[in-house]
Amino acid sequence: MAHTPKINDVAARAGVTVTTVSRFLNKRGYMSEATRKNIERAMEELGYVPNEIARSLYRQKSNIIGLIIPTASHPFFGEMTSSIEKYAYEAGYRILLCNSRMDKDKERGYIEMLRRNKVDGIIMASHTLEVDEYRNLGMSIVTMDRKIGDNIPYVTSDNYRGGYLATRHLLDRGCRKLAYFSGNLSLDLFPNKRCEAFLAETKAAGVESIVIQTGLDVFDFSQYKTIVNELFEKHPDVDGAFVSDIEAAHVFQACARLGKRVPQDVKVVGYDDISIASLLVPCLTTVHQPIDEMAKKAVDILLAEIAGAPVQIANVMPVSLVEREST
Amino acid sequence: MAHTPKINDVAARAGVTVTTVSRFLNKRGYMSEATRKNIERAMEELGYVPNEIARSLYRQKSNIIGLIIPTASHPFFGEMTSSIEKYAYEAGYRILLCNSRMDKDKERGYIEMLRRNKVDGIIMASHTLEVDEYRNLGMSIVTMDRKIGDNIPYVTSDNYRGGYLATRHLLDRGCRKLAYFSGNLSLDLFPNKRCEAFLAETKAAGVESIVIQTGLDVFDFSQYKTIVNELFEKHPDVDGAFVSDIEAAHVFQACARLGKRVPQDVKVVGYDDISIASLLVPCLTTVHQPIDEMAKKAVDILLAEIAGAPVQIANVMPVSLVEREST
DNA sequence: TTGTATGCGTTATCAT
DNA sequence: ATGATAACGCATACAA
Repeated sequence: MAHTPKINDVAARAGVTVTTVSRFLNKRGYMSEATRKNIERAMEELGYVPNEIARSLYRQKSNIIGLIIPTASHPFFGEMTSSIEKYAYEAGYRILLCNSRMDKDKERGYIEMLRRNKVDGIIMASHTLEVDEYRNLGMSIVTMDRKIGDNIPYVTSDNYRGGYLATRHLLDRGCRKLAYFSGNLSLDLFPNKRCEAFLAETKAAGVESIVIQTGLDVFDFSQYKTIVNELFEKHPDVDGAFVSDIEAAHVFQACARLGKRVPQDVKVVGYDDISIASLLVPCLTTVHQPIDEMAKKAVDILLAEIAGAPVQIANVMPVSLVEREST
Repeated sequence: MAHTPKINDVAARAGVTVTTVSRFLNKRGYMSEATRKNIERAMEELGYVPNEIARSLYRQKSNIIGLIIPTASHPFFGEMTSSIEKYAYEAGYRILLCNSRMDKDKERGYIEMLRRNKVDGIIMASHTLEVDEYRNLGMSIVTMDRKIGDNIPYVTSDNYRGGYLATRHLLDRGCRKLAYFSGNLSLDLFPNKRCEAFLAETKAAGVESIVIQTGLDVFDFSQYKTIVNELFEKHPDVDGAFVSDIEAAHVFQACARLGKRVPQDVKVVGYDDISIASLLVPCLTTVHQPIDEMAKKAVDILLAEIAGAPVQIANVMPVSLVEREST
């Protein structure tokens, strides 16, 4: 925090008092054209910029939003972060970024830190804590992909529908043995609904299904390799997989190693539709999640909450199946 | 900014004054065990957390670092952001995230915003402005991959060496016509040194070389598609490419469409070694850039600068060639 | 139309 | 060992 001129200096140089300068800054009330010019010139000459910390203290409002994600290194969260930042900035808010790395203590620490820093609200996209730990936070909050309370708004995609579309598609393409990778099923996240749909549809179709629980570490890609290899070792006859986009890349690799062709021998449907989905060879058929719209919705909802306006609690965004080359 | 108890409330409840509570908070001087207990209990009961905004105002120090990147949606910057945040947080600093999206005005706006918010320093990884615009910012700053002044520290990887390793490798593998994708060569970024090495080595080997300038929009992946297609249209006999990891994925796709096999017909070396490099089929041979170490270095340097300690201006991190399946 | 004085929550300097 | 008070930079009642 280098030494910078303050409102007082501007006032002195412009031959007025701080009040007038402040009114100029906040465009309140009227003032003579002459003083306006004077103030503008003084600011220019001094290179004055208002101190937002002082303003925040006075206004009891920081115009900062805390964003808690597992890690920005995961493309899904990277894309989401980028969009959230964009919409927040457009609305005059900045983003304080927190990577929980799926660590309970870190997440707790971040929440406390955000309270100390008086952020106006939190967008929570990392979920390692039990729901009751989020209660009585005394802050505006919106979650992504998880419901943590009846009054806390959440944004998610229509995971059941996505699971349905993906599974049906695989079935329609003639698959007879399907695999699904789930995250932690114990945490009651909305993405688990994909699994429900997967199970329901495979059962209805009388097709064998395999559900594999992956670990929590979304940022540890290396675990996927062993999981995928195990899958094909135990079930060499799997001919279809419904997994996240990143996992799909791993499935592609395993298939390549095992001499299985995609889509001829194994068909793969992803979920997310992050950029790399269309960058793989073959191009990945996947369930498109409207990441940018979800980000916008999360920001809109949070800002409404902050403003004390009523908000919709459930915000389930539509998904669609993007058919490409992997099926 | 919800209503929260302040130091006054704690003091009242503990039967002391704000001074004592403040001393407790900052662990300065001694106090009786009894009052210490009282204060602890009062804080506990009130759920008190100190207001960092007020602290920042008084201390003239925000403990916040501004990070300007093109976009977190690009995996390279996503990974870098994740690491930077990690090291900053460990040192007691938070990250205010700014995605410039390669927009001059946005970048300028962000710099001003960071000044207003009194961040203690800036890590600049987006470069759309001319170097003189960064002068007299009056803030601690460290750049990634670009030198903007003799006294402003920068962190980069050994791009020339990387370019050398990649080109030599391609040559050693027998390639006779090499393509290279460069970013904007006019901006004098360190990554341009890859191009220099590429040109020098191909020339020395008497091998034909093609340099293609891509646009500025690192986040607009779609442009790559047309560029790659054009390349193979004009030069069907290209048998080697040295490009960024993301571009490599596009090259793979083009090859697949054109029936060219990687690595038999076309060999590809990437640069960055982001996660997806090892997720492609075939696995990408690439120049490993130590992203995490670079992030750590950038944070360390910036904090030293903030502390007024002398810092090394040039910080060029070593690279290595990771041979995988694409060559 | 412009100025004076007070408070936002905290810390540090002086007292006691 | 603890208390009173003046900053930190700004914005707003209230005066003038």
